[in-house]
Amino acid sequence: MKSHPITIKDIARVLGISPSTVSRALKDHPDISPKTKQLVQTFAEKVNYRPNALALSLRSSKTNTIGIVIPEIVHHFFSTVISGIEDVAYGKGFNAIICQTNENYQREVIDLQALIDNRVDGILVSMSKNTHDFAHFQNVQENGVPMVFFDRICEAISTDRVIADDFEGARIATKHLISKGCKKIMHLSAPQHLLIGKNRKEGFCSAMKEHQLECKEQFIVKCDTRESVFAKEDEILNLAGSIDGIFAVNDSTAIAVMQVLQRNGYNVPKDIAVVGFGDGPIADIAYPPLSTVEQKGYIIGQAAMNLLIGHIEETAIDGEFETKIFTPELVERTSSQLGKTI
Amino acid sequence: MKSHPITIKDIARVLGISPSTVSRALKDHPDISPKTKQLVQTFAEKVNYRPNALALSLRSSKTNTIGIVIPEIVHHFFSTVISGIEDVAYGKGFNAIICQTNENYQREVIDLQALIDNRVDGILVSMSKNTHDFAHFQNVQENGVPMVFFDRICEAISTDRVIADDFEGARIATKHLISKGCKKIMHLSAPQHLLIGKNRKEGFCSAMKEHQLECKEQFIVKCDTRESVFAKEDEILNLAGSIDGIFAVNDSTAIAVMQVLQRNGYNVPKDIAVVGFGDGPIADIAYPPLSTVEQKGYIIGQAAMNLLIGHIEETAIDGEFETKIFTPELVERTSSQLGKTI
DNA sequence: TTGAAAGCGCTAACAT
DNA sequence: ATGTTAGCGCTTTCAA
Repeated sequence: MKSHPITIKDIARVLGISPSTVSRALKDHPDISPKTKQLVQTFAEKVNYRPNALALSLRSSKTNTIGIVIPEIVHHFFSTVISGIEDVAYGKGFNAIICQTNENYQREVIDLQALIDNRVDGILVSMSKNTHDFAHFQNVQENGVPMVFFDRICEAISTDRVIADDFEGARIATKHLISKGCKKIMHLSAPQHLLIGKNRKEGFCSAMKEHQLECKEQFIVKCDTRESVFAKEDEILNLAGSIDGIFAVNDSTAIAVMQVLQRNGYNVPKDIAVVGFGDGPIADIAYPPLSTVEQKGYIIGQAAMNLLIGHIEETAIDGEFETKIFTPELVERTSSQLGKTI
Repeated sequence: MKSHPITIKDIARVLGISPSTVSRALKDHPDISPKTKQLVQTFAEKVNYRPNALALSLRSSKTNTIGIVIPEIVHHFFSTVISGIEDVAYGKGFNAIICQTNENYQREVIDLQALIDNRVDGILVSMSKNTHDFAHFQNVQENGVPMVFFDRICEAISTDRVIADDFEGARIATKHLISKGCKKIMHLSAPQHLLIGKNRKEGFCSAMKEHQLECKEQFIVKCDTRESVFAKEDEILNLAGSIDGIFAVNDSTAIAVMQVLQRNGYNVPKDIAVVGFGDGPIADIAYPPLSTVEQKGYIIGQAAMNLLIGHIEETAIDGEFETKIFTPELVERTSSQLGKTI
């Protein structure tokens, strides 16, 4: 079966005409006589001729392929973004090469170079946590390859960006707790050198202050994973008696803290109301169902791809960059109904 | 910045030597004098020369790219498989083009053709649910492109395959319930025209019969999503009084049925023990934590990619195909501890 | 030790 | 209406 694929030359030889005629006939060029067209097209169909995309790309320096560089694929938010990208890309005839960096800076560098080498038409990037040097991003730009950042953007590089509004999302979550009657709210926070950690904490404080509530450092506990909640169980329980609400930096942390509280005699949401920050389908499954703010991953993916297409097709103005911000949406479930017994 | 990338010709012109010499010097060809090599390599380095992967591919008919065709990216199992594929691929210098079919047969056909057109070195496929015609898979083979199926395999096509052993996984889950003292076990099943539905149900029955327990049709309820559990709530509750265990075809169904039972006064696992079938990180978060059998997505991805590499590099024997089967592993948590109050 | 030429598959300017 | 030629960037045989 390894018989090489049919080429235009093959067709030309068999039909006794020149390759250029075949090429033209195949694309309905007006110069070619209907008879020849018919002949060529029928034959091509019969032998199942398919143009070699590589040859086309080499000639046109257009691959109809874009690259995606992402820290992790196994992550509900990221895979949702990819899905949004894919669907828009598909509609426009683009293929997507996906590179997973595993939060590894070196791999990010290599992946980007590989994409450039493969002459992708554009690149979508969500930066790794461990990236502190940005020369490889500049390199992309110096190679004239359009690039759009999403979610984990790089502030040092001027490009299009698509992000979720973490600050506002945190404000929404916190204000929701306040509206349910919470006055002493604890925040479980992510590291402050990460933008999401910083922005969500600041959003939390902003909402508290807006309602003349205190945003005590003491009530801000650094934990952002299930494991870290269990590790800080004592610290959390020490404070639990003096709070009536918790805003957690993500859903798994929120769910873990509910479990810790429940195990220790607290009732959620009767005694303490809890709100998370959306990173997946787990909120629905939690007990009690978790109120959370949902990040719109699919839409973010679509928006990023659309911005990229703008630059690839040069409908966007070169050198002018846009930042699209999507505000998360409150999904109210049971965990935040302070005072309610379940 | 849109200055075209440096080519070998450019280097040759500047250095006043021929392109072939440059090409050879760059790859340390023994014929070239050390002096010329040094000259060329230093210069290439300086101007940041990068070979055009497209040109290389066209010449060598080797793209170092593989294609992945998958029903859905936003799915813990599939994204885990992709992650396994990616990591092996990366280690061997392959890029991965990912195509999401959204369970759409037409799109599967188009995606496969696009991969062939782009001359990928090999293809990994997990078939869409709606695929009943297999000519497009045959087409891949006729084009001489190595192909490996994973998880959703196509029995009509002879290729390498990598699958999870659903039958055995279901047996393990069921036997676990039996070992906990369950005698009247309900099965929440997926449609029987899907292999996973069929195999898991048969595994269930096999385990029951092995222990001289009845595998009553009446105790087999067709529901395999959260929503379908709620839709069949009445039917399930009608039976709930006469059962002491439930084996659900997947975790989200298992968790939903626990919630339905709990809402209606049943205690899980005291009255009824529940076991799921692993499709994600939700088992840990459920209340009570869900016992389940875990599918080894990452390993399946790695295995599939390794098989594919075998055919790409022709270390595998042409025309001889292998099927790798990975048996899921029981992860015992609280939901299956019949008789235990939580 | 280096260069010239041909070719991977395709297209387009330039003949005819 | 069709053919010839050159070239996209690279490698490799053949010749010098």
